[in-house]
Amino acid sequence: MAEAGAPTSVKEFEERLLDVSVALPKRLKQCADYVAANTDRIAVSTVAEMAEGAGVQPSAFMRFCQIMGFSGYSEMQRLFRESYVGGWPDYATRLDHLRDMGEHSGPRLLAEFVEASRASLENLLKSVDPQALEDAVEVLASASLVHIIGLRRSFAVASYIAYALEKMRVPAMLHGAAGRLESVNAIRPGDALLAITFSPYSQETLDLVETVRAREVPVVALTDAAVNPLRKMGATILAVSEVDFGAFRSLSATLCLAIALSTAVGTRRST
Amino acid sequence: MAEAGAPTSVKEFEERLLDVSVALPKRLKQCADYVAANTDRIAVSTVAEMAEGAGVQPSAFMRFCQIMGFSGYSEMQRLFRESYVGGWPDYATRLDHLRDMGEHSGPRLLAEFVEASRASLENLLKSVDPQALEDAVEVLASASLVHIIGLRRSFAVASYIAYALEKMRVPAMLHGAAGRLESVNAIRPGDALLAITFSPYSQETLDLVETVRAREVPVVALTDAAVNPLRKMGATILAVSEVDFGAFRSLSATLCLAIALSTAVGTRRST
DNA sequence: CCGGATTTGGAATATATGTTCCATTTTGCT
DNA sequence: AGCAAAATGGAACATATATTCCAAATCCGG
Repeated sequence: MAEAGAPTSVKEFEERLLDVSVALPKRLKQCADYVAANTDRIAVSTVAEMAEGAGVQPSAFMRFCQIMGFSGYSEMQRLFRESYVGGWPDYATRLDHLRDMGEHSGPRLLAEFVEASRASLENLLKSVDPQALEDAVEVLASASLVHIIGLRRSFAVASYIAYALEKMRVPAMLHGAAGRLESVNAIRPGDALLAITFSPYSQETLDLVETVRAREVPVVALTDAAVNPLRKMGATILAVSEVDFGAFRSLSATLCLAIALSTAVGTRRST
Repeated sequence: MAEAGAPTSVKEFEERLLDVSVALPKRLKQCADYVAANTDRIAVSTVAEMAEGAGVQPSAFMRFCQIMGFSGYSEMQRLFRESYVGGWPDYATRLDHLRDMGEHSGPRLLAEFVEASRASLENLLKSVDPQALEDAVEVLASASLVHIIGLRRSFAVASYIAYALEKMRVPAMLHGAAGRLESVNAIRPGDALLAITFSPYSQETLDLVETVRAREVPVVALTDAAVNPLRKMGATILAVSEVDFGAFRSLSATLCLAIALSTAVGTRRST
């Protein structure tokens, strides 16, 4: 019957499936075959659906789950559901917890942030629309001057982009750096604006985007995936969903996108 | 409230989400934002899980589904389960896919930088000496004022740390921000300096460290692993080896360490 | 072809999950 | 400040789904 340990990864699951299915009675073999061909459906289907697909009774499918080493279908399904969301247990709350627990040692926090950053990076590939990225590169590369705005928590990103563009000889101007100086009038037709803002969105940034849009200047926005005002303003949206808690945001994914964008603009321009 | 037709595709769903979420009360807005950032989870999560993720009650999330035009969560979930097709490609496949795009396209570069960042993060835990990190936290937390210096490519990191410390009410001062203004005299006994610099090290930063060390002010340095002048100056070294890609350094690992450090200092101080 | 062991189908049951309702709180208005 | 309308939380309820159980069917070695 079912051996001790249940598979803990999709890979293990598939190995076990092979092992097990050499000597299986008719109905259970049907289950094994159907599962092998439709592994991914497990995450979103009910036992009844899987059973029907395999052409067996739910109870037969149930037995199949147990032979695979799980206690039942639910446990088996959990494996696939978790692997689907790329497993990012809620880091925000986990970090909050850490704070409450008095577990403040530097190394411990570092480990948590590394994990959170890794998750954010994986997520980055999902949340950024490749087409939007191409568009953004096109818009920025063909601008005669790139204006960059990012305040508060986003200032770090803005300033890094400004640095990178400068290094690549792309004409760029960082706004909001010098003592809250407004430089709206420096933005002229033929230019483009790169706005960086995350919830809670700073009003100054939103205002600038609006003003600039009214003048038909194209806007690229580096922002979060949440429904935010920028979406309504006709900007090219590059969405990053980053783990953040309280005042903090592990900017790793954002920075990564920022550099990719800058580099792409730089190379596009010089060719 | 809910208008007639429910969305029949993910695209329609997203449009509706935007329409709807302009005027939404607090809790429902939370739902909308969480859903926008985690659309793919709907297929494999229960209302309870979604509600928890959004930080609301299940009943609130239920209302959200109805506002979106569905009869309830089950109906909304069906939409995503059906469009789940063969499951989204996992991280590795996604990366490969992006890589296959044109040589210098934005998505291609993004894939490369994500890979570089991921590698850097993995190194980070190895390259940072836990003891040094603890020491650094101690030094910064017990300083009456934390001075931060980081120029050129390191300025982004410096400004982010300054922002984070400020948010946590740790007295901090960012040097070099306002028009190359020197503020050496602001550094007094009892303070500490946090210097951020990577090869090629900027002379101004090195000079400042030297000056300050002469006055017995402790220095924490966020720098690369290479043998560098700072090691000779009796600073507490936090080494980050960032994987370079082309001319640019993905700052992901550095930022990650920066945040962990800031958070640790902030919490240490407040206890 | 017989008898024991194995496998199967389907109904009965237990559990998890979705959904609704209403008392309480918050918001917005005059 | 006082009121009405809207929003919210949480418990009660309904439904869907997983799981178990056992009698009937099937298989297999003599």
